[in-house]
Amino acid sequence: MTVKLTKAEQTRRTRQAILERARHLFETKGYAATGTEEIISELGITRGALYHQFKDKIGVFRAVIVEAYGEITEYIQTKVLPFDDNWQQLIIGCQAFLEVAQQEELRRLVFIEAPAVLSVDELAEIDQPGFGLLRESIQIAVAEGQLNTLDAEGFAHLVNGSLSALAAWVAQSDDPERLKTAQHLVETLLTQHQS
Amino acid sequence: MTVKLTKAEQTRRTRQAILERARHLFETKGYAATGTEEIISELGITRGALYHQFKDKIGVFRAVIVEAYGEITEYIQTKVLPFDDNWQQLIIGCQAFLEVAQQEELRRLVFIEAPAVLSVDELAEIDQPGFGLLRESIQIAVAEGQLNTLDAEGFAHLVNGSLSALAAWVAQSDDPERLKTAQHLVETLLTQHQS
DNA sequence: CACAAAAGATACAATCTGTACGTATCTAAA
DNA sequence: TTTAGATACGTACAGATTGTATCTTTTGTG
Repeated sequence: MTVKLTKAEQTRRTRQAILERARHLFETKGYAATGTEEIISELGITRGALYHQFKDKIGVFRAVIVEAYGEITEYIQTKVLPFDDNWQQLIIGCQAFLEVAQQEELRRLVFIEAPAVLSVDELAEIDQPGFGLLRESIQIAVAEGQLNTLDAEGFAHLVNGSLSALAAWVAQSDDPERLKTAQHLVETLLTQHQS
Repeated sequence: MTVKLTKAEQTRRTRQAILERARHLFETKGYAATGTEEIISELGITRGALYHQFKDKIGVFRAVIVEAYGEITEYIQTKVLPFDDNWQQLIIGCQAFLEVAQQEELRRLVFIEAPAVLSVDELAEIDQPGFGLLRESIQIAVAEGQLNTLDAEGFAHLVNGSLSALAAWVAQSDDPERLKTAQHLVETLLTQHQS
């Protein structure tokens, strides 16, 4: 006999289970190679349930991506929180990004799959909290006269791009020193633009 | 009556036609949304011909990507050639990259589709000539004592990431000044690391 | 208790990819 | 020149996969 569950609770559990399994598959096999059947098998439900909870396969993916981006932003936030100087926060935040981005599952989701599956606008919206953090910090640094750049917005993109590339570079090696090297490189990048 | 063609010539024409049409579709609709049927329709051949010339759909895509990467590298090469000073070549080369990357079709292929469809290793191999150019130039600059960095290889990745992000940033706006701003930002990035 | 609404199951239509096999044309050797 | 083989391509089909329409069951509520 099935245990009696409130509707809301039932929905919560189903979605949770789908997202967990889907995330693992998207991380390891990618979006295209993951079938909806594969997602729900072993969950004790059918594809019908999946399509009841999500509009389509992309809907599942979107939810997974929102979750992943959230984790990254959250990690950086906690690392940055102890510091009250914006300039320090900026450096620490960038270095923290390089740390989280060492999880290859996260990298694949965020840098490979998401851009291919979701539209640019949609992705920008999801990334807003994360990139927003970086941009604001840079703008403050410019306003405080700490950072010297022709264009704060553009520089934010430059730094963001550097971080993505460095994260991939660090990951493609098994040298444990690379992370520190990369972190040093970003710090240098920032301090070299210091007023 | 069909004109008599040599086998080699026939193959050349068929592959050429497929690649042209496929590239246009991959550029505008993306790899996943493009069907093999769609590629060959209007070409006067069937999918059988496509599967005879290419192992599979990915095979077609790979050929398109190799072509696209080649164009980018070639453009940069011609822009850089007139200069004989490595440091100048480095700066000019980076700025030239930002110019070619303004073609949104190229950007989609190279930054969005390719990473999602091809494996990391495969992509690295295709990108070798392009990224190799950048890396070598940076290594020379370090050797010449022009560039100051903790790790030449890592710095090359940092610059490469900056370029990708800036290219996307420039493109997402219709302000014609952004390209110049971005080019200025990379130049600053480099000169700030000058010894 | 009855009825509306939500969760989920089932069956099916519509695609799309890759492959097996058949056919015609070109090439090369005897 | 004849002929065997290779090559280019067409055709038909199997297999997989997504999304939807429809039905069933369970929960919430007046």
